[in-house]
Amino acid sequence: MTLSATPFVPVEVPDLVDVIEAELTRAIVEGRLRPGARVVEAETARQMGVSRAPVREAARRMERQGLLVAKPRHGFFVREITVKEIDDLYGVRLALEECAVAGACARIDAAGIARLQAQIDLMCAETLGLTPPQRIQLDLQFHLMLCELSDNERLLRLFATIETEVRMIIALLDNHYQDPLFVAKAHQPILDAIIAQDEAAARAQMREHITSAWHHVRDLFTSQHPQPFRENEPS
Amino acid sequence: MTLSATPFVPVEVPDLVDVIEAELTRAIVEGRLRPGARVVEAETARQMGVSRAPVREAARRMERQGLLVAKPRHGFFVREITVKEIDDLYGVRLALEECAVAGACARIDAAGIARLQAQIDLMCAETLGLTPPQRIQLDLQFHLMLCELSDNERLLRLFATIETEVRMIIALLDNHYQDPLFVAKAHQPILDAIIAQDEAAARAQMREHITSAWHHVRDLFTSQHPQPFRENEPS
DNA sequence: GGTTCGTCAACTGTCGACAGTCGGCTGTCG
DNA sequence: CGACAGCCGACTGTCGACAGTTGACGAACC
Repeated sequence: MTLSATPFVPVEVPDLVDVIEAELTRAIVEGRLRPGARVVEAETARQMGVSRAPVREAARRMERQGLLVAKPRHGFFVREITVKEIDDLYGVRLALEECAVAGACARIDAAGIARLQAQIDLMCAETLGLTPPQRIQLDLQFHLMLCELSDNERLLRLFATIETEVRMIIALLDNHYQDPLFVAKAHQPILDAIIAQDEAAARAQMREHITSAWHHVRDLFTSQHPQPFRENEPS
Repeated sequence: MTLSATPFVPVEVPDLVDVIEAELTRAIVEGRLRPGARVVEAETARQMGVSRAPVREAARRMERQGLLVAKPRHGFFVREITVKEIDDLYGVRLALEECAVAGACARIDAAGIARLQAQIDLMCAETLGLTPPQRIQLDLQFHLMLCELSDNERLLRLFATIETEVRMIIALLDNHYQDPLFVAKAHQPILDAIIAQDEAAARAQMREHITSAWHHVRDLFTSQHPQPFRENEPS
């Protein structure tokens, strides 16, 4: 046996691109950069004290992720959110989460059950003292756990991008109107179905859970973001 | 009414980043760049007659897409394919394609049916004279059509990335052993279920179709790419 | 007054340069 | 002969610079 580990942690050189991307993403999901906002490379670089190159690289990644859109020769813009975007997003989210819960169902063990239950308990206990974004965070962590437990790297990656977008959308909503404790408790039936290893029930519970969130977000969004009047374009 | 269109097409300035990404992607799905291969920025830039900046930006996008992985201070590498990667990929593909076929089922019209049927007919008619990659291309086009018909932009985007990876994997397989005509005809039951607007049946057909491809690819891959011997790491 | 043209500032697309780092090679020493 | 330190080439990370384009503003002209 060798020593359990080397005494030193490898020196980690933070990659500027990663830092910039994280910062830009944070600005978006915290609502400081609203959809449609232009991201001026030079200005962003100046504010962060770096040159434009890493900013552009970070923006390129976020472009592929869908957080930014590039208009050639006009720069990057924060992706605009429409009702259809929300519908598309939640449609995909539903498919992926059903996949995740089914996978988790097949692979669940005692440790996994404990983690999930702890998360639900945490949500129930803490939820009343938290801000809505913090609650959303805990909520999404539960779903992220399911992806982890399903042991599918790609699913996890995809869900991580969806999670970011969900948080971005939430940041656009002024209030949330839902009973936080009710929302927290709503996860229990999903876990119960997983414990019972009843894949069909787990899928059904998840479907209902996501669909409910979908409708809720959709309603809030449509009421708070009336669609801009779209005049008939001359034929 | 104005004239049907302006007489001039807007001058299009091809973005170097797009060109480079397309070229790199082509190199990968055509098997010229094998998984694990290092992509040296300066060399790539030189070969394409450009500077490193746009190469890096293209690579950043492909990194987020999953085609390349970045090892900090060591450059970009073509993503390695393992059996688990294939399983993860097809697991997600299954979820997304079920979603797509369900959506298509709900929104199908005569024109859509015609397009799908034409594609199947094309596959049946042409398949014998084509190379395997060309067959795969036609096949994937059918699935891409379903995503389009489901009218979900995000689903379409996700499937496009999956399609690329499927083609990349196919490029790694020496032979394919399947009766092309049989594969082509296998799409008909899916379309029939869509025409009948029977969502459950459509999902079931799709599930069977994808699962079959999954197993086929998996078997070929495991037989042609034996896992490198992984020695027990000392505890 | 409304339209058209020219000017201009701002910003993107692209490039070459430079410093820092990593891994391999070599030569030396035990 | 093997281990180890030091050197060196290759390549990445980052930067500043320059050219080209775009949209806006304002002047000239019908």
